[in-house]
Amino acid sequence: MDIQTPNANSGSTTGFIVDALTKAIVEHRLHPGTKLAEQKVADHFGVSRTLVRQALFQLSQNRLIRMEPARGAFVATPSVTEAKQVFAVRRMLEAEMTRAFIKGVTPAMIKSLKHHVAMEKSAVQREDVSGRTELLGDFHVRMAELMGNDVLAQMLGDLISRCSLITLMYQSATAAEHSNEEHAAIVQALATKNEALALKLMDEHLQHVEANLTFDRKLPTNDISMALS
Amino acid sequence: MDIQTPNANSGSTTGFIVDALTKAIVEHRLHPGTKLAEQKVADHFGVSRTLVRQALFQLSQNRLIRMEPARGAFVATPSVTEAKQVFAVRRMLEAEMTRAFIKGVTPAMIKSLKHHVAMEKSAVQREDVSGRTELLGDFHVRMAELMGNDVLAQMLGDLISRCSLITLMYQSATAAEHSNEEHAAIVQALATKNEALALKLMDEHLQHVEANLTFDRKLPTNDISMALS
DNA sequence: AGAACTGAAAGTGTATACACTTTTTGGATT
DNA sequence: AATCCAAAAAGTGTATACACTTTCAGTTCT
Repeated sequence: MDIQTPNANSGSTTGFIVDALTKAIVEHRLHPGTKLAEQKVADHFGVSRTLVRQALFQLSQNRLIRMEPARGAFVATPSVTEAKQVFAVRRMLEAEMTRAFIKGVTPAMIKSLKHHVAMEKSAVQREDVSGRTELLGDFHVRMAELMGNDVLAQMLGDLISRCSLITLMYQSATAAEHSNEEHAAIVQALATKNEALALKLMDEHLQHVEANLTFDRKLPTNDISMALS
Repeated sequence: MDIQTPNANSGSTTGFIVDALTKAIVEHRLHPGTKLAEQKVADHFGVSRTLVRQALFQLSQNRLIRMEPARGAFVATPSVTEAKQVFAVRRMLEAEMTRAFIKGVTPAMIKSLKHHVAMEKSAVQREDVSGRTELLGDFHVRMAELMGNDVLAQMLGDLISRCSLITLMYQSATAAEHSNEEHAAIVQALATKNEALALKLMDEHLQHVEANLTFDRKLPTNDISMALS
């Protein structure tokens, strides 16, 4: 069992910077709206602006930052309507995924999901905030992977990281525990091939996650070095 | 009514290059496997390698090209299994989209779709290969846009351009005409809010498109300037 | 005091330079 | 003739330089 790096980009230098910034944004050390000045970031990582620019471009395509021409890069501040749209797409995609999953389910797949849910539970119990948020999102990606559809898995991963700025940031401990229990219930429905139940549980689960969003606006950090520690 | 640029990237210089290369790849002037040497592309556009690199990075994230470390960028050669996965995701997403569309359908939306189908038909009739392939793909994106979900629209756009390398490249004139007729039938089902029929037609339509794929392997172009004309 | 200007400072956008890697080429060897 | 090797050519990866834009502070004017 290998520990999965955030995006498996860590091979190249640029990828390393992308991962580090992604982690900092998702873990809320860099607040929405914070400006990411190229030279400051470059100094922090000890590289030239060239590599930082590449990383920032990549992040802007992931919608984690927003780039304004001649003004620079800022940590994204996703709007409420965008968040709702992302969740609408997730509901669509995951409803169909659940149907397809049940059609081809095997005991091994169920076992793998159960194992994942157990890891989630452990992370929730030891209050590992960063770990639990990652694992809770990965549950859905794992389902796609188990179906053998990498394209679907990657697409769900993108969607999840895209709303992670919203969900993960504002997800409370009780909400996390709740999610974990819902995942367990979904796995149970999948195991018994109860399609109607699985669909209902999945839909409710996504609605709960969405309902738990709170749209507090926090102030930007201006000390990048500190945020990246 | 404004003509839509390929990806609306044309604002920046980099975006212009991305669009030009995307068009060349999708229209099959640059064959899968062709190497895109940075300096050659730069010379052709009259810019420095810096901008070309940015463009290539962006294209690699769209999966239109593949970048190998220290070896360069090559036009992507998507595998058959990847194509099947992309289509599986499209079927999932568009099935749910069709359901949602019918729930909120208005006469104006139907009118807009009918207009789109008419434009498709005209492109098919005058054998405008480049125009018809773009329009046929855009039908699905337009549905998402009409629903007011930009995230969904963009995601479908990505998926479609991702399999465009396969579908559009190998789609024959008769297949294009067929697609156009199926679109018209789908619109009709949507107009009468016949969900079951619309779902059936959409699913069959996507299966037809997928079935029409032929996996000839063409040889790479080595004259980039000529391909970009 | 507050609004409008001006010049310096900071920052982005693009080009170029240079180190290092891969590919090619032209023998030399078997 | 085919294989192997080495040096040159081509190409990628990163840093730096410089022009142009935005931002901001200090100053002047009303």
